[in-house]
Amino acid sequence: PHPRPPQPVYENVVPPARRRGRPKSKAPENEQKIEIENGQSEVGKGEISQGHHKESTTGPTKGIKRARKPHGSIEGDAANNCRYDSSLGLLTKKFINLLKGAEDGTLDLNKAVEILEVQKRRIYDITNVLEGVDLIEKGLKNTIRWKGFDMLLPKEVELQTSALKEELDSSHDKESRLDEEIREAQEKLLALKLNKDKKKWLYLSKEDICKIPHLQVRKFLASCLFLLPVITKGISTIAPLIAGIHSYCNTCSSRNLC
Amino acid sequence: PHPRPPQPVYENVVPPARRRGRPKSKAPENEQKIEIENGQSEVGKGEISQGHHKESTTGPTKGIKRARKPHGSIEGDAANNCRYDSSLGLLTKKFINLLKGAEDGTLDLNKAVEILEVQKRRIYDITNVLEGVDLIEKGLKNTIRWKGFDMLLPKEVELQTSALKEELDSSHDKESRLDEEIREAQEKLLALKLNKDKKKWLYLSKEDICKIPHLQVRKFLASCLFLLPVITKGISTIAPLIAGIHSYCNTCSSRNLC
DNA sequence: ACCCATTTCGCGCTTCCA
DNA sequence: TGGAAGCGCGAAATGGGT
Repeated sequence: PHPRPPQPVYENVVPPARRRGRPKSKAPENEQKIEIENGQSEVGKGEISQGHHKESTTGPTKGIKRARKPHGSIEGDAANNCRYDSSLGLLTKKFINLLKGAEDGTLDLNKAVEILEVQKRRIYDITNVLEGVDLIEKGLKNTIRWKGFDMLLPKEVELQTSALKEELDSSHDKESRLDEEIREAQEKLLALKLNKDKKKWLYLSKEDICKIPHLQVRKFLASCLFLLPVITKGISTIAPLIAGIHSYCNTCSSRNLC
Repeated sequence: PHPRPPQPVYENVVPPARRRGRPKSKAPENEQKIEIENGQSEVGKGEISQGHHKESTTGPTKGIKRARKPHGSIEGDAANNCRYDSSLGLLTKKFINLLKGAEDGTLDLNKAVEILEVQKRRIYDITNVLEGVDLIEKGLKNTIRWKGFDMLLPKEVELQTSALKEELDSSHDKESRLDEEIREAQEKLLALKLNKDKKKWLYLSKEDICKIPHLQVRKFLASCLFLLPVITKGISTIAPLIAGIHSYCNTCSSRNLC
């Protein structure tokens, strides 16, 4: 299925039994260098305009991505600039995002490959590192699971934590506000009580009563001594009333009714 | 559906004189050297003999060929190297460890290269990903700094977070307890008020008063009509008192004192 | 223009699974 | 046992100095 572009056709094979690279190793005995000079041998490969079918997971996926970043790049404005955003760092972010998207924290790597439009190989680079840091866990076949709970982006934890702290604070002062209210309510209750107690003194004295002329009335009022605190209805203070009674008593007294 | 080219049998192919991967380039001009190491390249943990010359940084470092991963491998338990530990996942762990070691969280990548005995290239794989996840931050030249605080261990964050949540909870129900207290206090206040209102009806009627024999007393009591709600002192209900007054009135009445 | 740290990219081997 | 998954590895491209 996958056309695999022009495939250059190697014309050089290196004698087996040996690897290449590796200049500095410490075991120099027996190493040979073969220098190969190449002339032009152009790489076929022109442009790979393949409209990437989703096929092959591992194989070469897209060919290109960013347009060449020709030096000048007249337009050079928007954030499309080369190299920078093209890889791992950014890819990792995208990957993480994908991962956050999928609830149950499981992600299918092939899906990721499709969505992110990258070679599977790159995904492995990411998953390997993330696994090394225990943020991820390899699931069966082609999938990984997000471990390491929420704590992912420090930013997020920070946000979450500070949100929690804020709520705590608000709860705390809501609490103290309530404390205040309670205090006030109890104060009112006390004041009410005191008020009642004060009125206790607004009564007729024994002498006052004695000034009342008729015996029965005196007796009656005496029994009314129990009626101590008096509450008025419509009249804000009882003082005038008491005064009235005193006045009455005096009248009786002056008329010798006692 | 991955075609994956028929990979000829050749066991060692070297894209000769031409870059193999990287098809894109257009400038194949210069020559390249290919050093071939032959022999067995032993598994043993090559020494990093890079005693001098900075060369090492980028260049190929170790060459480790993994030992065969023999099927059975009786002991097959402990550190059976093979491919497994040779890479990224493990390397990442080691790297993180190094990072945790260095206080001030800064690590020199070249140091890491030496210590971990790996190619710089591998370190980049790690730093790129970690940076993508915001656990790391690139410092100037060859260094990175550990960001993302302690939160690395999910355990810790979890603990901190749950502690916070617990406090929040306790605050919340402390609050609701206070709410309850307030409610009760207000209830009491209301009850007190209602109580007062009820007592409003415990008064002597106009007729009651008219039954009182003597004019002055009648006048006096009439003026006392204002004293409507009556509060008792020591006596829980005023009913008996009212009854007493009625009784008194009746007595007067029966004696024709009216 | 050259140096070099960094990063891109993908070949080909290893390992897994049906 | 064959194909797919997984990934070591390093050449080469890139871009920032200077």
